[in-house]
Amino acid sequence: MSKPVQITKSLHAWMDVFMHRSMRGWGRFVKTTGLSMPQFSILMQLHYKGSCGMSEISERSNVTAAAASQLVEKLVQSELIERTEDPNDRRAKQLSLSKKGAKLVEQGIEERHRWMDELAGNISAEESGLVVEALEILIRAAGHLEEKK
Amino acid sequence: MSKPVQITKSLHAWMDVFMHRSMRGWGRFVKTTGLSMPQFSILMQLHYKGSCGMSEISERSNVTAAAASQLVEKLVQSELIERTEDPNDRRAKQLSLSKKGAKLVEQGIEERHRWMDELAGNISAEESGLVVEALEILIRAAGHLEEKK
DNA sequence: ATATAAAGTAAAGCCCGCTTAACTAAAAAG
DNA sequence: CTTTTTAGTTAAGCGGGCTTTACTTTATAT
Repeated sequence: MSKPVQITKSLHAWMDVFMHRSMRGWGRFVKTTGLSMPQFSILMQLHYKGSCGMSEISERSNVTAAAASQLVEKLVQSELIERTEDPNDRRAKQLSLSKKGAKLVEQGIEERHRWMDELAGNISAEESGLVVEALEILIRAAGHLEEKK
Repeated sequence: MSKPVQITKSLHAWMDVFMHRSMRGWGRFVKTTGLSMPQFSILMQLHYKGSCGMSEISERSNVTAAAASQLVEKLVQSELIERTEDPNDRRAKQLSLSKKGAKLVEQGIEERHRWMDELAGNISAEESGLVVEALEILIRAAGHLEEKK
């Protein structure tokens, strides 16, 4: 089999295995938090992209400003998000994770990593060097894709 | 850095990149189909696990029989699923993907693979052999995990 | 100074997923 | 043959996400 086909096949196979497993685990975890997916997504957004205003939230979540406002309201009620007035623009709000919110996100990320840890346990010491190298290549390749956009 | 730590870190980093990207793409795709997540999940289930009855659907989806029945009803109305009587047990129904449903699932899988294809384009020929090897190791390791359960 | 635009909120209403409860029909058990 | 269990459906009702419309408040442009 030619190289380009081979790597494509391998990546596809990995994708199938990975998605199947990770999606289910993720959904299960989010359910345990008592939050809905859209709500938890906002927490994740704040974690990865940092504090921001309502407008960014609504854009990134692909919903209207009204919808974002409602979702955020619930998260503020639950004390997972802190909503303060922007001193430079009194119309705007600054949203950020509270300590409680940050903790929950941290738990989510750990949950996502748990399966990877189990996986690592099934990889021999000899293999692991190779896998580490390959993952670094993949991560770098993914980074290049993002840049192009 | 010791090997066990190193591979764990690499797997975590890859997980983060992968999840971020794949989840968003998936949600976006499902939206274009006009179906809800739970509905599309049932189609995926039928694709991966094959034809089955209502009870299996409701168990795997973690919802009551009533909920499963309603979801399936919509998919039957949309002609994505065929629902026939089980000849051996006239209480039971046999659910299977219609041609239309199978096509939609196929599109979904292609969509999931598309990013992998782009990724492959950013990996040099020299690197690709290594990546293929590593992915095979990972897929095998994942398989071993499933067996244990 | 006035008009316009922007950031966010409130309310009404829709659709959807989900549950419980009540029901039908067929199979299995006694 | 009757009783009980199993497979699935139907209907009522709750809660959530989302949209549209209308509104308030603050900033910006003319």
